[in-house]
Amino acid sequence: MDQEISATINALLDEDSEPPKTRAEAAYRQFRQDILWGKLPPGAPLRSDELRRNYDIGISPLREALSRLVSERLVTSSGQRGFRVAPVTVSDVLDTMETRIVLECEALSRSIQHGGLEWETQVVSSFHKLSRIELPQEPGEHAERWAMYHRRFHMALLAGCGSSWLIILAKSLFDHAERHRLIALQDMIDARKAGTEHKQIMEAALGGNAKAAVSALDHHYRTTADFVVKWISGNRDKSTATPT
Amino acid sequence: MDQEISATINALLDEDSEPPKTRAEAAYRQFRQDILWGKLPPGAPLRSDELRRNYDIGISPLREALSRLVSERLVTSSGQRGFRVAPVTVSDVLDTMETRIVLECEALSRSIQHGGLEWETQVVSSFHKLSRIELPQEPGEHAERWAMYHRRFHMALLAGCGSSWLIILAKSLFDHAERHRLIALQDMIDARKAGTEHKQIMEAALGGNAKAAVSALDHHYRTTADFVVKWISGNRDKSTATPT
DNA sequence: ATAATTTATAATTTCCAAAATAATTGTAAT
DNA sequence: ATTACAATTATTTTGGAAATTATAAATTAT
Repeated sequence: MDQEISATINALLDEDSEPPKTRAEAAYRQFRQDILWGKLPPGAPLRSDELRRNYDIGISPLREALSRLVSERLVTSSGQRGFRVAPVTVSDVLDTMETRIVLECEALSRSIQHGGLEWETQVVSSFHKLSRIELPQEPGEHAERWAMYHRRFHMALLAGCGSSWLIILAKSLFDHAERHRLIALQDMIDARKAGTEHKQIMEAALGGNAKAAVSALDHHYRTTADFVVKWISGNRDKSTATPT
Repeated sequence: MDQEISATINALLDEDSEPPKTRAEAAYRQFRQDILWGKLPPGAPLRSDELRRNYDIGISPLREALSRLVSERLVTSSGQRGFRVAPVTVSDVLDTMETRIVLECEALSRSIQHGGLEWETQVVSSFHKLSRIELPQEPGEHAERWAMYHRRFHMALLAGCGSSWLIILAKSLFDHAERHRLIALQDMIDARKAGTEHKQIMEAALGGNAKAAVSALDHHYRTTADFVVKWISGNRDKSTATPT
């Protein structure tokens, strides 16, 4: 059981750490990263030739990478009119948050119920790493490392749930929410607030108090989404609304 | 609001009814269908040239279609060793069921809460259609139509929930479960076919047709072995950890 | 002047052949 | 007999050219 959880966590988090085996895989990761971090902004057209030059890659792996991202809802493809970065609307942000809470609360409850020692250890260690890295004040390498530890902590909370579907879907929604957050925020969330929230989640989780843990996780995501929504609402003209 | 739900249902269910705009899109739907209906069995290798001939299509749209299916967990792609139809394990089946229940129960609750008249109407009409079509006894066109009405009914139940994430994820999991059901059905048919095989062997043997009898016996054992191999590979999820 | 139609241009999509990698076979050595 | 290694074969992966389709510009008609 412990082995399983450890393997699950690694399969989830270290999948990107080992080098890509194909160019399509590399392109997929790069595009994904660039979309998540707003380098490719919502609604931006993804023209073959342009990308082919910028990313130094052929057309075939390029289109394969984009095709994968279509299924993940990070890219849209309409008819024969090419690919675009998926737009972000307020209802997207809210829907992502709500669905994320449904999935993660279920997963967290199950982790608490039958996570075991290895799960607890992973939660503690990933929390420790996260708490020891200071919150980034500006985008850059440090911000990316913080984001990695942040994701590891949240994924560790879920890794003991025993459901690969829950984990994979939660991971996908986490990434979407990360995109929303990074689009909205130039600076990161308030350090003290996020720090204490993480600690509260962990303590409730390890204390076996499922109700409190779920409540803390819920609150954590809601406040983040509120922040993003406010930002989008304030910059509605800039963000790309989908013209039907 | 009513318009919204109607639009949501149509976007979900009629997306496949309108003709595909590109070859990649057509291939995607075809592969999806063939995987769901067990024509491409779990674990089957998906070799470029072979598929290219069978489906009369070029390599590029072929690979794009498979790439999309990778993100949907219906196809696996390892390193430079090509694509395979995703295997099905017992824990997959259980996990799909459990996760489906989480998502669909949430969506159904929300639909009930604020679905409104249009939602109710869709539920009633889709149920009526389903109840008026008799249950299929064997694969074929009729079975496909029944499956369509079946899916429409279940999707109608969720369509009033107001969350595109919930709907899309539920749809995806519904398809996975459909695959599991049809694979089991296929096994049942194989089992029934075995009954006729015995008869064929006996008749060929008693008729003095050695060549036919030997051929029938050979075929019988081979298909039986295939069946067992499939079953074993489908049940070795918990027992064996994949050697790295 | 506006709408409709044609032409020209730009982009996407597809086919195909070359390159890169894995799997297989054959051979020699321990 | 088994392993190690080389050569061959098969398959995947990739890049770019050709074909298809959409978009923009130009032309004509009303």
